[in-house]
Amino acid sequence: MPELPEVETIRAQLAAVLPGRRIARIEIMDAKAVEPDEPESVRAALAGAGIVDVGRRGKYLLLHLDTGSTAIIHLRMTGQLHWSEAAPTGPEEHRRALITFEGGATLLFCDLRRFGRLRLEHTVRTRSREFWAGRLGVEPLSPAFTADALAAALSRRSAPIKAVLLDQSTVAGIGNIYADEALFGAGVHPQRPASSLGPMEIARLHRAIRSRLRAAIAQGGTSFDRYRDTRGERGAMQRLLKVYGRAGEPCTRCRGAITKTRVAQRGTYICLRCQPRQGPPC
DNA sequence: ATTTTCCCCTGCCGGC
DNA sequence: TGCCGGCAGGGGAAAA
Repeated sequence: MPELPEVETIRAQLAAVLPGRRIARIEIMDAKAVEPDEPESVRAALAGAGIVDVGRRGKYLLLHLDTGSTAIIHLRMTGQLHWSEAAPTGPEEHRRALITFEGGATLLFCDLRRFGRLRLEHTVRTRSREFWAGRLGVEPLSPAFTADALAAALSRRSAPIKAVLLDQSTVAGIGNIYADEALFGAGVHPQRPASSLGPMEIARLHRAIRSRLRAAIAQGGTSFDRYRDTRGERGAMQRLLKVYGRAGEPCTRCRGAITKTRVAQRGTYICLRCQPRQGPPC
């Protein structure tokens, strides 16, 4: 499930090959993949457009075009982008859209679950802060994401801390895997009300979010399930995960058993000894 | 305003 | 063996 580190891995790979290329045409095999726009208008808008640069905001991948428009891609759970200097090399199944560049290179969008979306924003505003305001919160790896900023965001929320971390309007880019990993790293139980965390816990959580996301980017993301990069390669972060997907295994820190539960309607992995439900005594 | 629930979609897996 | 319910989960809409 592509979260920030996986989308960032894809962004970096595409940023190395796409700028300066010009789109020849796009073939849309699944009309749902380009909602809410009509496939015909998407085809017309993309044909002939040049790629200026490749950006990312939260889990959104941004292809900035020289027409002023931006192609916004969200892979959701099972979306994949396969790059090839020639004809597509990705899987034959679940193909949703195919972008062909002048010269013959291709970018293939595959998506088993059909939740992923490609849409066009016909303005340059996607580069601006205002466009995302209210929908996406701070970038966790940006200088703006400080412990104080996290504390301010958590102070007015009574929902479980894990639900708040998954809320993209608070911090952008954290999904189920890295929420569990960050909370374990901080020693915080996911069910704790966000506003109940103390300054020390918030500081640990802030540090854990950044370090886990950075480690995951360095590993090329987590391929726990279907995630693949633009070359079809798996990430390596899954072997470094401390709790996610490890129910029944011993905790690396205390040797106690990792348990699986349900928080905010999501499968949730915790070490009850390292992440006490009650929090610190004071 | 905030929080929770439901829904979308397909493949996989355990139970009977 | 085969059917079936449940689960997986990002995000947006709807409901509470």
